[in-house]
Amino acid sequence: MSDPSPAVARAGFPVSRQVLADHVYEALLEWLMDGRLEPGAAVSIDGMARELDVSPTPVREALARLEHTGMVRRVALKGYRVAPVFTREDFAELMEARLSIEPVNARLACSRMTPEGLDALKQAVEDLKTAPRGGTFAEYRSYLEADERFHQLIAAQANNQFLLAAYNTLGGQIQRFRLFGGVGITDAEQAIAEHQAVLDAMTSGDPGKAAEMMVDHVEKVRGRAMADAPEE
Amino acid sequence: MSDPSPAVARAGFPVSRQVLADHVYEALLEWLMDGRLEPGAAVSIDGMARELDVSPTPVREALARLEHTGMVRRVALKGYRVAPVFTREDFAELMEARLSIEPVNARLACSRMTPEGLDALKQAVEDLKTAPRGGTFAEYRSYLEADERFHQLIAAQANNQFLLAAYNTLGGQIQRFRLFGGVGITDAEQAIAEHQAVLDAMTSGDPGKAAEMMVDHVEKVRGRAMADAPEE
DNA sequence: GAGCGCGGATTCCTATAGGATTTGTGCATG
DNA sequence: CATGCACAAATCCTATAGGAATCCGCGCTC
Repeated sequence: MSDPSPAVARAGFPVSRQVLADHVYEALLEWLMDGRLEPGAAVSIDGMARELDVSPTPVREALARLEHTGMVRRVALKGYRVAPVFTREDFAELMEARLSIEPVNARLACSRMTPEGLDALKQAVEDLKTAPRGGTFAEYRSYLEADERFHQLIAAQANNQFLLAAYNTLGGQIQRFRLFGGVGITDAEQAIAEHQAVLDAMTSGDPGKAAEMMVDHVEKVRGRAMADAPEE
Repeated sequence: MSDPSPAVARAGFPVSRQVLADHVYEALLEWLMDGRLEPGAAVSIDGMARELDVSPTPVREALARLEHTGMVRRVALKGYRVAPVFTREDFAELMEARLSIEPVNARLACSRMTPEGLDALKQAVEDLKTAPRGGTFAEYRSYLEADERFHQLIAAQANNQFLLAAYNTLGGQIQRFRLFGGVGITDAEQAIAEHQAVLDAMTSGDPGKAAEMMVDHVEKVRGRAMADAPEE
């Protein structure tokens, strides 16, 4: 225990209501999303416990939750591993799933959009445009974050807990692919334009158009990624 | 430890490769699906450990996995509870999500169907027709099981790991609703006919028709449930 | 009678210990 | 050289202990 204030924020305000397992979960998730843990790497329970200076118990609990997201995989008595790199087929399946869910989200989000939601979407697209796109991860990290946020916001605005949960499961995988898909950010201009097209449809309140633009976007993402990384 | 052979099947064959947490997970899932744990009921970690005669550690791990399925909910420092009863709005959202995902699954499953898969589907519909539909849960349990199996098989035949995962998350909720939706099995004849229609489209190899019939089925399920339980 | 404070019991949470299993290494053998 | 085996280290898995938080019933006060 190095942290002297486990659950108490300033002035005795227990606003946190978080236990160690929650912190471990978030730390691991961040490491996975950041690429600090590479695909296929072993995630030792005891090792992580030492690393984070906690006991193995909360680490075990956090990993059990993570397993269900597909970010890590478990083999009984052998431990956890970061999910392996996407194959070409995995990627195709992921895009197929996105094409099934995201246009529906876009359609619903458009018809149920709140002014605050629309503002947040505009902000996300704005962040995409202004984000640095350098070669190192630290540079284009904010770009990836804004990309993910755009799609996440649409899923949230669809106002359906089950569709949101379904998207979130995909979202983690999408983010993972963005990191380890091999290519950096080579299609920013086109991707931004496609995001803008979705946003425009949302702004004009045309659900059908929003769905159509989302289909267009995902299909083009698929096309570009398939062209960029043709090797198996 | 009452079980003398934890992971060793006959003749020293460790085929099981299951640890205690896996068994606890399955036991809890079965209890949830069976309705033995009612919505809103507290699921005490220590209590479950006593009940199953294991230590709290594997129970904690199993519950952490279950939380992500939406079957139980956790509040830090307060414990787990079975997810509350579906409200009318929850149900509407669930059906909206099904309408987004299941027709896609049906379409893909139809175009990728294997002979074995088709046989399994036929068996499921056959089981639906012959299952007893008495008033007690023990009686119509096999009916619910066959219903769930039919949809699950289609999701599996769609041959897309992400869509399957998305459906499985829904599937648990659907099953939970079937149990606690208030009404018993009052629509068996119509539901069976709708399932048969989907199966027929699959057999004839018409993906568009399969998707259409699935839309029809889910919409009618929604209609009947909304009519049966109009009270909020 | 209603509201409030205060133990006691219950439960959650984390750490630790030790048994069981897997993994890696070195050495002997064919 | 390849193969198999023994042994050691690392890791997973489960049980247990004890601190911390929550819940519950009781008595007190207003």
